Amino acid sequence: MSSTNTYLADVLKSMAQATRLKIIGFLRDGERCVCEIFPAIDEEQSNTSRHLAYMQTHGILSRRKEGVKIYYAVKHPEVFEIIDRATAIVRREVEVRSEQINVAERG
Amino acid sequence: MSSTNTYLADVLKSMAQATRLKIIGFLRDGERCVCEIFPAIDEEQSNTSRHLAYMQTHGILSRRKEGVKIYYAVKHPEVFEIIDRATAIVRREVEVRSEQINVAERG
DNA sequence: GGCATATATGACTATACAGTCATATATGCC
DNA sequence: GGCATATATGACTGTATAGTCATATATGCC
Repeated sequence: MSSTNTYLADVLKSMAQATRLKIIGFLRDGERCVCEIFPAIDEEQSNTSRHLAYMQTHGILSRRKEGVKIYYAVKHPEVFEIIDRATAIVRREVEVRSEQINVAERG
Repeated sequence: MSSTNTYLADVLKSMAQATRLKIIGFLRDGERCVCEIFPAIDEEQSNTSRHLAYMQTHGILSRRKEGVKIYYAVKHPEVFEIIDRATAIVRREVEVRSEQINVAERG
């Protein structure tokens, strides 16, 4: 189904961005509030807030209010599994490409 | 590392798009040429070609020339694993949301 | 060479998104 | 109420991307 692909694309898009990957990486250790997240990833508060809202809207983060603070957490373990597998792909690709460069340098 | 996140984002972006997901889905059965792919997914030849080039450049598809035909294939099994896990997330989210709608309807 | 088929690409439009700055809103505390 | 802290959002700019149409390029065959 095409509509399924749209949702699927949305979920993947929620991870397919460098700043969001930084956030997700920081959330590996569990729930954190915005005030902890944005200094940790070295991004503007407003930008961080937008990305958090984006990921929450697309269903990969949970959001919990406690007083003034808002705590976000990664909602599905699959998120980390996906990133780990994508990391494996990147590693393999980097390997192959550096080998190609070596071959090219040797002539 | 931030540069790692950029590559990681690129790999994930290569899957995070409805048309590309259709292509990848069709390539589950193995290598296919462009002339088989674009009618199967019901997209323009030019658009399909662009997406194939995009995915190949970003390292998730392989490309093989045989006469006039160009055969593409998914290069890493992790691509399918990633999509399966993202699908699991979507299913769970759809479930939760439809439950919320039911609760809301009951008042 | 000339033609048919397969694939890629230039040029364009429309849209989405990231990031920034300034500001609004919400909560807790005095 | 007034103030400080935490978070969200409006408005904007710049950039990337999807899709389309027309056309270029490559290959095989006659």
